[in-house]
Amino acid sequence: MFTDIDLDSGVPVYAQIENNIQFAIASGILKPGDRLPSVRELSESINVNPNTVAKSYRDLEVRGYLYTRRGMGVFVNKGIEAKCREDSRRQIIARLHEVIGEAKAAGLSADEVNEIVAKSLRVEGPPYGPTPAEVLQLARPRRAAK
Amino acid sequence: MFTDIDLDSGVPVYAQIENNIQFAIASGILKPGDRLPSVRELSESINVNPNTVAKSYRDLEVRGYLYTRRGMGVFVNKGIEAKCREDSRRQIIARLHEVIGEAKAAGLSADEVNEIVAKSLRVEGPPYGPTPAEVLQLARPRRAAK
Amino acid sequence: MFTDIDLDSGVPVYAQIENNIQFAIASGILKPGDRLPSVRELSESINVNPNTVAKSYRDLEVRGYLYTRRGMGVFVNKGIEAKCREDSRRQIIARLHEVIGEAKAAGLSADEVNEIVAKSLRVEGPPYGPTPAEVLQLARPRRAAK
Amino acid sequence: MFTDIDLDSGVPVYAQIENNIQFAIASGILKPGDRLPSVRELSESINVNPNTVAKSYRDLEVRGYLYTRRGMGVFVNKGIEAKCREDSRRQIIARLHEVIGEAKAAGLSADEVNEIVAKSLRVEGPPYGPTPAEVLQLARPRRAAK
DNA sequence: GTGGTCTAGACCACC
DNA sequence: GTGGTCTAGACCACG
Repeated sequence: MFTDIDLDSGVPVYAQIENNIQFAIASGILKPGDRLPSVRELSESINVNPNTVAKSYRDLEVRGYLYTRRGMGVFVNKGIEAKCREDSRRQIIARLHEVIGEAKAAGLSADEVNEIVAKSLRVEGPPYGPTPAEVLQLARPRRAAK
Repeated sequence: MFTDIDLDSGVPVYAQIENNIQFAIASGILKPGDRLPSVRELSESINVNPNTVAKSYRDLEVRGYLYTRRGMGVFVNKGIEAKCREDSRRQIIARLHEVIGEAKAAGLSADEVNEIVAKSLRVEGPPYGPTPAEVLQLARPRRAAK
Repeated sequence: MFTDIDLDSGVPVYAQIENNIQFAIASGILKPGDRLPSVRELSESINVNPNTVAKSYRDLEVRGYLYTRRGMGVFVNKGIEAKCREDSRRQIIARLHEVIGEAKAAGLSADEVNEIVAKSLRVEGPPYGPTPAEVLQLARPRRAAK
Repeated sequence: MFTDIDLDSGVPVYAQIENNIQFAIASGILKPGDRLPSVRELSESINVNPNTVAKSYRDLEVRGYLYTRRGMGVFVNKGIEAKCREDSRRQIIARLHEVIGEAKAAGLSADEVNEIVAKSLRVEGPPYGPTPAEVLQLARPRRAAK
């Protein structure tokens, strides 16, 4: 995972990391009890400051996905898989409703919206974005220009 | 007037103002050549910092919707109506594609997506706030003295 | 407030700041809607790094006490006073139970505990710790040796 | 044996171990001259990092409870029983005063405090975990072969 | 080795 | 001016 951190995407890096982890849990790549890469480890492998990674871990701990054992590392919480999937779903459904609301406000007809949606659903093959395989290979270090 | 500026929505205030104006142009409430309310006027009427309104006007000028005549005010550009509608459409379509991409990535099936979309289309009125008509009252050009 | 930040107390500085604010809200010194001192302002007045203050503010936002308006500042949430008092109470009651549990485990008798408690309740005058007046004078700047 | 080490309690593991031993000495389960389990033995039996156990022993040695004989092991100091009980008492009394001070600062009345204390004293057994007897099984000195 | 706290200072978006 | 993000690097507690 974490092969797709984009420093220039506008999305905060810590949020991208959180999304990656959330996705990994939701799809079973990270299982309850699994230990996450250490802050330093991950920060080096994705070329990001340790504080940034730590912030992601802390956020996810607050949100109930992870827990920390001082001196031992950060772990995936038990019984969180379903909640995690639910959260993803809810977030996306909310955004969908929002965008469609805007579409209507902008004067697009239901037919137009349906057509766009249908087209969007047809495009792109893999049902899950990056394949689990890709996701799994832990952070090929990429040492961009310093 | 501009009753739908929400300071706590997370959406930047200047962007909300821009959207209102863009929509007003697209739907003919603001016509080419119309003068917009002055920065001070608008900022007072919607209780927003003048700098914020000024930024919105500047942005829209850069994007080709408005032009400024020093000492006279800010006006709606000619021949911009169609472009304006097009821009709205394109933006929204892009966002739709994006969200649906994410939905697929999160594991939602095409059927689920279609169902959500259908439900959202069925709902009456915009999901967050006043009707477009209300929204645009403010945008009505005013040739008030000064 | 914030006259009593102790850098060497072992209690994290950000937690001390949070406690101060929580106390100020609970006791009505900070009222719903009030704006807090800006991060930079407060960080200078108590000689602490802005990041530390920012962390306190963010924590309290997550906990529901504060909300942020970008570019405007950080404010006390509405309808939080009671919750705030409740939280304080609950925390302290929990700690009391804990300590008394330990006292019993260490072999202190109920009588002994009661005596200690009675003594502790008798000591010290002001019912509220620092007087509201003290608390209010916003952070006399103290520039300790650098 | 040492069934009450809770890795997730927030209380440092080394402190939990120290408390267990201190309590064992105070209550006569460990007598002056008794040999403690070796670091490795204890660390295995309670599933804790040997460094952590070693730190506990070191701390208790500094505090005068234990002494080390190179090659022989770690032993309970003579004439330490009373001191040990005293220390426990003093620590707990200090904490009680502290918490009650906070309770007053938070606005709890003396009556409320007394009520909470009474309730807490009424409860059977320690509030968090096994009975003292259980706790100390492990602490039973073992003269196992080296 | 692990994470947690704090500092210093840069850059950005927003108002 | 406001807060938010990120970096760099120090020091500490814990295992």
